[in-house]
Amino acid sequence: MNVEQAAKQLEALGSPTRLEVYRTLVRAGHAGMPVGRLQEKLGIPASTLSHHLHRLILTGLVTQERQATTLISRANYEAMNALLGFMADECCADAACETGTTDAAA
Amino acid sequence: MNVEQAAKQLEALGSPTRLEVYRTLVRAGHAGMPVGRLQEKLGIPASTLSHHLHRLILTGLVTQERQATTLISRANYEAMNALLGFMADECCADAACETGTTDAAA
DNA sequence: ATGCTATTTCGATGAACGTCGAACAAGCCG
DNA sequence: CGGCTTGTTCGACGTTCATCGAAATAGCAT
Repeated sequence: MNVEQAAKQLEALGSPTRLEVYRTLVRAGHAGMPVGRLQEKLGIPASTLSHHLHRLILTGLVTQERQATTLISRANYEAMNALLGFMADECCADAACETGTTDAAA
Repeated sequence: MNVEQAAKQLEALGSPTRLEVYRTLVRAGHAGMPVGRLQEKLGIPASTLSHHLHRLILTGLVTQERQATTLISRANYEAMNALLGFMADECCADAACETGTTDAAA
C-alpha cells in the first residue's frame, strides 16, 4: 500500500454518500447486497448509486458478483484492513500515538 | 463521530498532496513542524501548502501553534484515533472482518 | 422473439477542487 | 524605522466531482 493508493481509497470514502453506501455494504456482511436493495435503503437515484458504486469498485473497496439479473455488491474487507493498517502504520511510524483515546501509559 | 464528520476527514486525507502533508506531520511526532520546513521537505509552493494545511485544520486533523515568527503544525493524534476507531467500528459492526489479512480461521 | 426486471451509460449542469504566482500581513532584528 | 523572514490571502485557471433523468444494455422467462 503506497500513499497514492491510500489517498485514492480515502478519497473514495470521503464523500458522505459514498461512505453511507460503503457503510451499508459493510454492515451487510459477507452476504453483500443487491444494488436495487441498496438503492431502496439509501433512497438515492439508481444512476447516482451506480456511479458511486463504480467509484468504490475502481479503488478496490467494493467487489461485485452477478447472480442472474441482480448484482450483488460486497465490501472488500481485506482492502479495508489494508487501508486501516496503512493509516495506523503511518500514525505510529515515528513517535506519537501515546496520546491514546483515554490516557495511555507514560 | 458521525458519518458526516468521518467523511469530511476522509475527504481531507483523500488528496495525495494532503495525505503527504499529513503523513509528514504525523512522522514529525509531537514536536510538529514549521510550515516552511514542511514546504522545503515536500517541495510544493507555499500557497498550495497553506491551502491544504488550512483544509486539514478545518477538519480537526491538524493543529497549529505560533512560536514567534514560525507556525508549528502538528498532527492531531486523537482525531486520527477517533477516525480509525469509527472505521474499524463500522467495519466490524455486524459480521465480517473474519477475512483477516493472511488466512484467518475457518 | 417479446417483454420484464435490474443496472449501467450518456449527457448535461452547477459546484468544488487543486494548483499557482503575486500581493499582502505579522512579527522580529538591527 | 527599514528590512527580512514567515506564512496567508486573493484571483484565476482548468479539472474533476456529484447529481439527475433519459436512454441503453444484460440476462432471464414465457
